Amino acid sequence: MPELPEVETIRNKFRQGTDDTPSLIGKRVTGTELLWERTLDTPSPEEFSARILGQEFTDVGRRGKYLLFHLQQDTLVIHLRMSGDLLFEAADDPIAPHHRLLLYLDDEYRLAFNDMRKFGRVWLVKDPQSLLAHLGPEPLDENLTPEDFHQRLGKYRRQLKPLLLDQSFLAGVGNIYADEALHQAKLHPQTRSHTLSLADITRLLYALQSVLKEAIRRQGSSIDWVYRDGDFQNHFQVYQRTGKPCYDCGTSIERITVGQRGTHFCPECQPYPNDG
DNA sequence: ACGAGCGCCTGTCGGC
DNA sequence: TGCCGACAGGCGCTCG
Repeated sequence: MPELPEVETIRNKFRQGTDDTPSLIGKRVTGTELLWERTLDTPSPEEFSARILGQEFTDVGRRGKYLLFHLQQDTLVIHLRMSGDLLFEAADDPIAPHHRLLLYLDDEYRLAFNDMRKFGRVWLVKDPQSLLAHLGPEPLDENLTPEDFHQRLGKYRRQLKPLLLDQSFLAGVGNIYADEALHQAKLHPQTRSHTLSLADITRLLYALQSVLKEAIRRQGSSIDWVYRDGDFQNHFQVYQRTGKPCYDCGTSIERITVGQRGTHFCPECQPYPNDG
């Protein structure tokens, strides 16, 4: 579920702290509890516990949708997938449903990885580069120019929507923000990537960046019961607005399936290109 | 090269 | 009321 803006919001929460959550930086891991074995990808549970105990958090980063919790000797890498969340709790709070991994901190607090659908994964590695090597550029990297984007897009003859969701093409965009950015750029989700003009591509890159920045500013999107603090769900133009009028032209928003993902768009503002 | 199908999981919602 | 399918923010795999 969480995409770049939600992951960035969580990263900021644990790096800087909030009104009710202290920063993780400087806290020491004093205990671990693995409640669902498959949540831990690497290394074995025994080695994980032995290696992480005693280490202090030194920084919290993000690459694409991966959270990077830097420790003194290792990096704890977490991917939240569809339903993962991270919670800062008192060490003696009752263990909530769907908690999968607990890290006790200085015997006073704990960091809880909660993940209803169990798709999320955790790694403890010396160097996260090997895990992240497959990722494409960060969409908010200011060095990513429309010309770069043009060149990357031209290498494929793929539908735009699945291409934007491909993390090796661009890191961090998921189903919500792909639909929102394509609407802002006035591009049909099934447009073939190699048919776009430089003007189209410039508009698409700008739309991706402005949608992601605005979502980060609003602390992400809160759907269901996760990420309650986010506000961006109140500003969706197309996502989950099937049958409702487009704010720009009044036409009913349509929902189709593209690359096996629900896809929302305005058939008037985002017409299917004539050449397919 | 590209996309469909499926597996991994649990939960909610709408239709009958 | 209960059952059943569709769907959900992700991604890795196989198969044409």
